[in-house]
Amino acid sequence: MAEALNPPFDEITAGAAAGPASGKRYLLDEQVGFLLRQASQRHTAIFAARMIEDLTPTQWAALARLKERGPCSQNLLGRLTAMDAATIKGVVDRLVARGLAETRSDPQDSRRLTIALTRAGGELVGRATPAAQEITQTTLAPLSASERRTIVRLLGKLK
Amino acid sequence: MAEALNPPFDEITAGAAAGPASGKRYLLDEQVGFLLRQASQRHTAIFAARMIEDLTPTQWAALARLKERGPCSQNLLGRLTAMDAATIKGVVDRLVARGLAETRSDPQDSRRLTIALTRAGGELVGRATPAAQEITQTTLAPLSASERRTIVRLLGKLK
DNA sequence: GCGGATTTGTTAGTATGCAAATAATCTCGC
DNA sequence: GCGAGATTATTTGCATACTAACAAATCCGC
Repeated sequence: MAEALNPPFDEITAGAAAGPASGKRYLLDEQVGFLLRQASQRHTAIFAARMIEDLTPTQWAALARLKERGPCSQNLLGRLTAMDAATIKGVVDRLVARGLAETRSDPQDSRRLTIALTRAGGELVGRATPAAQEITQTTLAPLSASERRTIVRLLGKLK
Repeated sequence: MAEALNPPFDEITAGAAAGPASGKRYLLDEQVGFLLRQASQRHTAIFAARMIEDLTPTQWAALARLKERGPCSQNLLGRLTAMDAATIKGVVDRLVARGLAETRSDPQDSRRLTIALTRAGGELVGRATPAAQEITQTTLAPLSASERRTIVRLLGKLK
């Protein structure tokens, strides 16, 4: 391993920049943002491996929310699934292209596009739910039951 | 709010699909993947608002790691910052274009591209570190000191 | 030293995710 | 009823992230 030849070459510089005198040390591996990105990546990989019909996490979120809540406007669906207007549009377009959702214009407000599950979409939610539960369990597998409850609670505060 | 007119229309269907008889309920808002995505989004927004010089989270991770570890090959830098080969290439390309990093070929292994901070890159790491610390603190602001330690520990197990 | 397996880097394609700009429509104060 | 401001949807551009396929170079068993 040639990389092992490179020592942490500026311990001195780093020490001077973030040593005891200037405040706290900065270690990338302890930063919550870096850890969040890695945990999300691992979840995404588990999701891709186990979800049926090549649904992506955002597509599944939109389908699950539509099943929970019934039809709603495109932008509201975005807010309910933590996607901005540009992102939810792409997700809805792909769901419509696959025949899982359909759009109709709102007679009360012609700016609005109402999104609803099709029959195929509703049935897919039923078939995919066990996979989604398994994905959650696999993602949390490294944690004990009480740690699982704790991280869900703490992530809920961070959202 | 026209959307409020839509009740959770298929409580019965959902109840039949995931009710007490079939196992657990599935509520999107309790799924760790959905919560991770939202926490990451919040962190990304805080990062974009507070980091200097328009550094992105991945660019900062690469710079911070190069400062910690010294020069290394492009693919190894990717592994050390949780990016695959395709992603780290784009990040390194943008750092090189901005004069923050430079590449040279490895005489021992001509496949390898060694990535190193430039002087400007090293100085930028020093200037940006206080912002990075502030970003971490702001992201964790909704949590108590002990909750902060807990979530960092639990996320470390999930990565 | 030869050849298969591995590693390294690149490219192309798909899907998020956000910002900013635009256009159409609606709401509300007056 | 009218006009300012807000909301809804769309489009474009940039930056992540991943997969898959590929070429070049190295390593390692024999």
